[in-house]
Order: sequence, then C-alpha cells, then structure tokens
Amino acid sequence: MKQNSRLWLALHTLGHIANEPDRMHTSAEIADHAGTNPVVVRRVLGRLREAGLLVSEKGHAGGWRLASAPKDITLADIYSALDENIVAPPPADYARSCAVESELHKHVTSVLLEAERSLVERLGETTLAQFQEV
Amino acid sequence: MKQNSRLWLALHTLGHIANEPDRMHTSAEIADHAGTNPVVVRRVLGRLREAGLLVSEKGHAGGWRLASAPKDITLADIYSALDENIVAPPPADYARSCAVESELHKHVTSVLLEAERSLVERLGETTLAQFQEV
DNA sequence: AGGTCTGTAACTTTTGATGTTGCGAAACAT
DNA sequence: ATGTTTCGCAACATCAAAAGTTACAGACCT
Repeated sequence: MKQNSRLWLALHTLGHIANEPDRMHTSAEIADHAGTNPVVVRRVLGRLREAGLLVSEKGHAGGWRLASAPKDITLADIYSALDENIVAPPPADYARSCAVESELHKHVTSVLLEAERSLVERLGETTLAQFQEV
Repeated sequence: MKQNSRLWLALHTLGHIANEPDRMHTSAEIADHAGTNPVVVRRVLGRLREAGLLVSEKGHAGGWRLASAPKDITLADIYSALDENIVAPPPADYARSCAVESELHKHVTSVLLEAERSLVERLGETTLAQFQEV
C-alpha cells in the first residue's frame, strides 16, 4: 500500500461493509480486497471499533460488521476516529524565542485548526448510506 | 528539527526577514537561528524564491531579502509556494474496482480540496506586515 | 478437541524528510 | 588576479513514521 492511507483504507472498507451489512467480513478478506495485510486492516478497523463504529467478533463465524446503520455513520465519524490531524503538528522547538514569530505561529495554527473544524463539519453532512448501491 | 516543518521554517524565517527588510540575511545566520542547517534553509527558501517572494544574492554581502514589501506578501503566498498539500494524496491504487468506493473517493477528495481552498483563502487575508514589530 | 477468527506484541522493510559534506559558480574586496 | 563570502546543487547519511510481517495467545463455534 502506501503511506498515510489509513483514511482511504477505512473509507474503502466501510463502503464495502455498508453494502453487505448483514454478514461478517473477516480481516483477511478485507485485506485481500484492499491489497494489504490482515494485521494492518485490524489496526485500522480497531480504531473504528474503539470509536464505536464497528463491532468485531472472534471465533468461527467472526469478523467485522457495522455497529449501526449506514445512515447513522457520517464521514466525519470515520475521519475523527482515526484522528488524522490534517493540521501539521507544530514542531514545538519554534514556540520559544521572539514574540514576533510566536504571534505568527499562533495565528497560523488557529487558521489551520479552523480549516480542520470546517472540514469535519463538511464530512459530517454525508453518511455511508449515500454510497450504498440501490 | 522535525518533520514536515518546512512551512514553519518558512514562516519563522520570513517573519524575521520582514522585521529587518533592509539588510541581507545569510542562510548560515538563519539556520543558526532556526536550529537547523544552512542547506536545509536554502532548500526551503529556494522554493520561496521560485515563487517570487524572496530574492537571493551571491557573493560577499549576499544572502536573502524579501522581493516585495511585507504588506504584499500573504501567508497564502508562503503556503502555496511550498505546495504543502494538506489534502492527503489519494493512494492511486484505490481508484480501481467498485463504483461504490470510486464515488466515495471522489466525494471525499472534493471535500478535502474544498477545505484546502478555504484554508488558502483564509491565509490570504493576512500579510507579513501584520507581524512586524512597531 | 480442532479449526477459525480477532488482539497484540515484537520485528523488519519501506519511504519521505532532514541533516551533512563537498564542490562549483558568482559576486565582491583587496 | 587572488582570496573570501555566499548561494546552488548533487550525492550521500541519518532519522522517524508508516506499513508490512511473523508469531502466538485468547475467544468462539461446531
């Protein structure tokens, strides 16, 4: 796969699961479909489970399924569950020194945070149901 | 330094140069101040020069200075010059296959792009002049 | 009991960014 | 003209985060 693709893997996978909500999907099956590794899948889906979006079951007929209906899962839920901070993390070292750049830093950070907030808001307007096949 | 800190290094540096617009600033001096390496500084500032924000001069009293007045340089100019795409680059591999996730992919990408557009718009409202000391 | 899953903990590999060294080219001072 | 300063650039070395891998314990079903 590639780097920083957790979000895409998550979307990809949830899209599929939402289309067949009634059966369990194993990590092996998903990994196969996504061209990656079962463990990687479990890592990513694990976060979604922690966020209450998915349910996993062990054992024979185990696997993964949605924790709620596709119409109740927004893209913002998915994005947030992965805490991908689009906002470039401020490199700490820069906080020190001159008041000037401290101001600059604060200003830019707040703009970035606001951009992220508006992004999440937008993602919240769309649910998985909108991508289900008819 | 740290990772993905080009934006911060650029802001930091331009902030300083904007406060002393009349003299040349050498990469060694900047690197020293930013706790990094002259070559790294030149790499980042080189992009800003390509974008027409800075001018560099070789030789004895050489170094870097702003190409225009602080009030004519917006944070968006800086951001754009570095083409930091905050939008996570879509991992290509996913474009294939099922129409469902292709739709999902397109939708999410467009939301991300819009978020970035609005971010740049916001950054465009602020100029370097606003961070100059009085 | 035996087979099928997830859950996790290591560890290795890969990738992108940063840091480093070295040297050529340009500008200037003497 | 010669030497010094400084950028420009290329070729590495180093580092950190992400992804991939292996291995095995725990849970569940038949």
